[in-house]
Amino acid sequence: MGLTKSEIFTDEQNQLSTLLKAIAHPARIAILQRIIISNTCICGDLVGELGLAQATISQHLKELKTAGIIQGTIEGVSVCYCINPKTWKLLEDQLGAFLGSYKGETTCC
Amino acid sequence: MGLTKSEIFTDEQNQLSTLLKAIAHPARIAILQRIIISNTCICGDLVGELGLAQATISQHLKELKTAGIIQGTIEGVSVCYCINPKTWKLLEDQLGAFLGSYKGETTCC
DNA sequence: AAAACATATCGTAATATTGCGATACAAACT
DNA sequence: AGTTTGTATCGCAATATTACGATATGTTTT
Repeated sequence: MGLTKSEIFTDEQNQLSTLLKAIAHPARIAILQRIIISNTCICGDLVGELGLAQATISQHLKELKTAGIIQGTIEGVSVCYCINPKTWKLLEDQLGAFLGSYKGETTCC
Repeated sequence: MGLTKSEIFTDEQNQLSTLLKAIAHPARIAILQRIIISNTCICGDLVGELGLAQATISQHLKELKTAGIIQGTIEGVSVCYCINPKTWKLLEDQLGAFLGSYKGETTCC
């Protein structure tokens, strides 16, 4: 056992959970915030700014890249990462629809 | 190691990632959708509707409850779960601020 | 009190995640 | 060619997650 039974869920549910999982880590949130703030695509100076080892940062970047949330291009010696606008919009839309489907009125429990 | 170094991140980053983690599973997304649709708080008929064992559903409900996303009150024999409006709003706000901080224009990579 | 029902918890197995040192790669200088 | 620099990958250890059967708990109904 120990493995998510994705067959029994809809594609939308699986896709959304995959995107959320990619973002659901403080280091990856921090990384994304850095990328957004320095709109001049930053690269591996994250290693200095966050308190994590280079291997760890690289791994987090890879996960964000695999999920399609960021994209990277080789920029000389270093690598330039930035947000993938398409996926970001997809996430905003899917999540907006999900969160917005709850209209808080009905007092129940 | 294998344990998240939450000390090096801000409270906001940790809080958001905790909430996201709670939601980042297809079963829990499905559970939340059911709860939202049947605004008459559903309980354990989830077990019939999703293809997961009772123990598994109960565990997912517990995780959502621990994260503060849902709340449950004993309703006779069964338990009535519903969204916790406060946490839901918090999630909407925090996530909106985070996702909205990226204005997709700047073409970079 | 006993039976029936709904949930929760325990224990366990399989798998995934997190973090890092060590090492491999690749591009740009000297 | 060799060195430096930035990044990726490998291998590992510690911990977390997912799923479920079995069992416990608690609340109604008989």
